[in-house]
Amino acid sequence: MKLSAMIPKQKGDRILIFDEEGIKSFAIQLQKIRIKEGFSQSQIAFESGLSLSQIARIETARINPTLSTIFVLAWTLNVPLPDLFNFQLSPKER
Amino acid sequence: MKLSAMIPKQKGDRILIFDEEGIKSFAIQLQKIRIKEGFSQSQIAFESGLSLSQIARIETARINPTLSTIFVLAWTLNVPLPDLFNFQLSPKER
DNA sequence: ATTAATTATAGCACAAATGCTATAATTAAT
DNA sequence: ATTAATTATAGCATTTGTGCTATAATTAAT
Repeated sequence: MKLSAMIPKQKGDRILIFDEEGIKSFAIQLQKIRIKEGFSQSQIAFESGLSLSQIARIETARINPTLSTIFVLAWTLNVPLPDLFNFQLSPKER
Repeated sequence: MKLSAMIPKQKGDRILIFDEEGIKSFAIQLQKIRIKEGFSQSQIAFESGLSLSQIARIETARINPTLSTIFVLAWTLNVPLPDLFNFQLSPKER
């Protein structure tokens, strides 16, 4: 797996190892759709059952969400699953 | 979040908590595409850098893979990301 | 039927996702 | 400018994803 280390900028930050670009693109896409559908993060949290902190962590690309979380997000946002992946990655990654 | 507990059938099995149906659908879709593209699990493992056991665990729906793993799979299989999500879930879930 | 290849399991170690709770920072309303 | 709402951080506990290695089970070749 092509892993990028997310080196901590501040002392105390965790070291996260995952694909930065994809996670970032997903974060942006999610936020875009959430806003378009007129939801606040809290609303998503409430309706999905996910925690508010988790929503924020995903939108700020701090974590690498799991498939089931992604399912729940699509369901809550009322969008088809593939919509959340409707973005381009750099050729190297795809 | 609509969570289904995967109750251990055999003594010693882990208890996994995630959305069974989605994970299962994804597993099937992944295998379908892998076969169609003419890959063995080992080839995917080798070319993706993911472990062979991980590929098997995903295809047998034993785990709830992360987004970065899904990215790597799409990239390795040479399919657009949304293709991996081209399946229908039950109305209750979507 | 044997053998080889492929797929599935298993257990361990470690990193990371998630919920929870609280708080800070930012943005929007008034 | 204050206040309210929203979003971002943080730390902790728990569960789980992932790699690794080995082995079993299944399937394909010969």
